[in-house]
Amino acid sequence: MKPLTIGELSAQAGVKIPTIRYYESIGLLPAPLRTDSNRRTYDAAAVSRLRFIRHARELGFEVDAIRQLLMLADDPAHPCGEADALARAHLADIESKIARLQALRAEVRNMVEPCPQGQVRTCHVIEVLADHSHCLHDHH
Amino acid sequence: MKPLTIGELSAQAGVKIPTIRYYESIGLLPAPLRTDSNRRTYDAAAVSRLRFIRHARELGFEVDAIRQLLMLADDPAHPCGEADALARAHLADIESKIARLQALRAEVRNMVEPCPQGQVRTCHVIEVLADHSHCLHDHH
DNA sequence: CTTGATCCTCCAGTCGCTGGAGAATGTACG
DNA sequence: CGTACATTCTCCAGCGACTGGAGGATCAAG
Ligand SMILES: [Zn+2]
Ligand SMILES: [Zn+2]
Ligand SMILES: [Zn+2]
Ligand SMILES: [Zn+2]
Repeated sequence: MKPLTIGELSAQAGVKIPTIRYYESIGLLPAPLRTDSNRRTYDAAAVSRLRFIRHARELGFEVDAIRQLLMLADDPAHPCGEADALARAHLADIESKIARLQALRAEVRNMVEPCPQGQVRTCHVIEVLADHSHCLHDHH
Repeated sequence: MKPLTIGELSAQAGVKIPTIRYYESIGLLPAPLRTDSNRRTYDAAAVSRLRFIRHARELGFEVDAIRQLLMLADDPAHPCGEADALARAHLADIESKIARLQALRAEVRNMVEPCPQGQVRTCHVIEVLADHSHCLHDHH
């Protein structure tokens, strides 16, 4: 019932005030009504929407994907294939990032573990960085 | 012997020309000598240095860490504990990123797999995004 | 009425590049 | 020697997703 200030919205959704204004500026949150003194006023729907955005961000969705997901969420009769496709694309993205990081982990372990811990002259970390042929795989 | 142009350095190190200039501007590459007509000229040491930087970037090191690694590499008599510590810190960073991504992967799989594939009204993807209590874990 | 909290707009910075504009110079060919 | 094209120069703006500060207006409590 009672409209919320941006500070209350921020507290209820767990999103910082500048971030809320940023979301508005990029069209992720609709521009809310203002008081006579130009302050933003929000309702309960804004809280849900902002929580949705925050949750999707926490789960790693990009803002463009969230924009699409919000449009879909606003249209309950729409077939859900598009939402699922967005989620699956995100899943694939996560998986490729994991694969890349696992490869990096192997390379960095291979740099640091065999180091004889003497001078830089014989440091395996420096040696590997200076010459890719010491690497396990091609990570170009 | 013969000095290289920035284009030749770019080709030999596999780093784009604007990136080379950017590295110079942030002090990662020293400012090279110039010709009478103000063009940069490089020597073989610049190729090694730039390859080192490129390799470290490919392995995910941040520019600040690379700056430290380059200073260490320039000082062969220095004990190598600092270089190893930088690499180990990077390894820890990679591992925490992997852990976070694995958690995200589990959550996103849990969003997309049980979806009955009907309308948005009953889409599990949208449902989970709207309500964190459907999630497997706390990923806040 | 005063104090302090909250809000407003605008702008700059983060990181690691990337690319464009517009001008100057280098190189190759006829 | 002239002309065309490639390369380089500097400067500046943009990416994504915020974050924070300056400087000013307004609100709520005592
Ligand atoms: Zn070492
Ligand atoms: Zn390598
Ligand atoms: Zn669905
Ligand atoms: Zn969740």
